[in-house]
Amino acid sequence: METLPIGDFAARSGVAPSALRYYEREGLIRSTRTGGNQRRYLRSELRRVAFIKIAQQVGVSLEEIRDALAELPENRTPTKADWARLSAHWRRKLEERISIMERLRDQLTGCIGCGCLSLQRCSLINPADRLAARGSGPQMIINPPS
Amino acid sequence: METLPIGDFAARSGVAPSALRYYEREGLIRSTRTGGNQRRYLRSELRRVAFIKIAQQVGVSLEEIRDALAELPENRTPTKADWARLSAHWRRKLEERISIMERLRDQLTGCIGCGCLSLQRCSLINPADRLAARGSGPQMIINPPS
DNA sequence: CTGCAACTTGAAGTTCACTTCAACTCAAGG
DNA sequence: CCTTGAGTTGAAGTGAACTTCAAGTTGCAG
Repeated sequence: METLPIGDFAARSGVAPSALRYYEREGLIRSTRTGGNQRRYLRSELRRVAFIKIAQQVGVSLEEIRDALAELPENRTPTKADWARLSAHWRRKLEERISIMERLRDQLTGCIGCGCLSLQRCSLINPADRLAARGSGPQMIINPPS
Repeated sequence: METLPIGDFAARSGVAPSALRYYEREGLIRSTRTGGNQRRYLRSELRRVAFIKIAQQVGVSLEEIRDALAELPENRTPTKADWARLSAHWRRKLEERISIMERLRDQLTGCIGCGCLSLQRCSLINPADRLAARGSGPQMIINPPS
């Protein structure tokens, strides 16, 4: 089957070789090796990288992305249906994020009106459903409630 | 004027004392000191922290937040009007993010239909307007086009 | 006035998502 | 065959946004 060396794969996916090696170490993508131990990527891996990039834009951590990708079949190249199932799942996540941000927007509008921006009164800061950041380290936008 | 020690301020703002000290070092908030060098916060600083938390949820870096906060008056406690101006500005940013995510959602829906998720063809991955991640380090959601 | 929780500092540690580096090996065109 | 660009590894570095630690100081209740 036709495969790509890491440089070509990086060019086609728009992800640096170093990042691809990192993804592989972290179990997000796979590659086969030549006799001389060089990576060769199946074209179908491009879809994985595409998925990773989309999920990242939605603010999902690599760990979560890995877990999601783990649902794809291991023994065969994923079909359109496999991808469609995964995509549908993430579209729902994306919609959740959108509605959270819309709520944020509406409430910010309200706060502009009243000029409050008060931690005590304003639902923007302490909404019933916690969208506050949890844990340490750099925060992804609207940390997904686990 | 009535002020709060760091512990109380942390409790009221929902931000850890260590984070508050960090924000101060980074020039995002201010405090006065007691004779014994302990921090005392004005209640009006709570609004700053509220603003910081909201902006972070929208995916803005502390550096950008600091720049935004720098527009508030230094010599007096910000008025409602000061805050309203700032909030209106950030509401626009928030709306931008929302529309980007909506576009993402619509295109992902399309991709589910066609099952492509192809890097080459799919506008999700390489949209004309770069919303791809730039630079290194952990990526904020939908890195704001500078 | 004492005791103890709450505070102070600077320095070092943490996590994520990578990148960079050094030293080395492989693959392919001339 | 030889050169050269592309690839390999592990280890260390980066930047954001904090947290943790150690060693010492302050403020207030009793």
